[in-house]
Amino acid sequence: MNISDVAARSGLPAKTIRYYEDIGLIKPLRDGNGYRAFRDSDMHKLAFLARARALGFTIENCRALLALWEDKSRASADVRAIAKGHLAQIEAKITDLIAMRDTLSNLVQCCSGDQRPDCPILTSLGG
Amino acid sequence: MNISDVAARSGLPAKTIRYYEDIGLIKPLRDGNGYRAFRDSDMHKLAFLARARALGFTIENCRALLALWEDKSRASADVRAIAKGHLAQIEAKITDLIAMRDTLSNLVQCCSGDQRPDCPILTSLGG
DNA sequence: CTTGACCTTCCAGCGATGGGAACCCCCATG
DNA sequence: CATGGGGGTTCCCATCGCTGGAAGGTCAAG
Repeated sequence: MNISDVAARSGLPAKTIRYYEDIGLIKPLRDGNGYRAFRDSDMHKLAFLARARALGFTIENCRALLALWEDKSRASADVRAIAKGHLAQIEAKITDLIAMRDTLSNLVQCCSGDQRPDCPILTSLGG
Repeated sequence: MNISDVAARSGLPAKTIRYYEDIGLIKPLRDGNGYRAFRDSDMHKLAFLARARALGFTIENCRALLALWEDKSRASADVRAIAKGHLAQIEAKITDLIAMRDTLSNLVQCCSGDQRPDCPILTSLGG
């Protein structure tokens, strides 16, 4: 399999796949012409990575999860710890964003949004 | 006022304030010794920027908002349009994060988190 | 033989800072 | 007057996870 094949199958851009090799997440073989030759196992790792990234795991978390995935004698507690940590970060971010959204939607509602200069949004930002 | 004064008053790190000058958001004067000399108007702009950034506005949005803030003949519609656009982005991000959180918290709940290797989190990521 | 679609490497940039080096300036103390 | 410490300055590099583009090698079809 060439890179465009795994790109199409994994949904990851070729650039991203090369980057993942750069940082050591995958180690595809090489053909005589220098082209990357992806095995099924590489493809599966990429699919794994795509799903983990879609859940917002950082690359370093993905690296750890991938290692645990490969390790048949892992403890599920280790996986769960990573996921719980990430979940906590997501929840913190949601909390922040909701606070922003509430403030902002209030301001947007208060603003008449016409040709006049009076604007509660600017007033609020101005202090 | 020196930079550490405005940093303390605005809550922004000195580094950030220098950066804001670099990108043209503020234009403090200079003392004879090369030190930045912040006027009250600079301080007010920085406070404005700190609040806008805290609401998640991008720097470019901040630049636009600041210009509108300074323009006494602005139309509040312009301000509102920026805020509404940003609000939409925040809401989109919240939606994404909530989807992640739901999936992830499900997985975390399903995982026993003990010394055994069986792990629904990895199973799910593996496809 | 040429064309065009692949593939390769390498370098640069995004956004919004943060860290740190190397250096200058000012004030207080011994 | 020297010295020390706590300001300030510029400059460059690193972050995170890619993404774009240039310059060039390879391959299959017409």
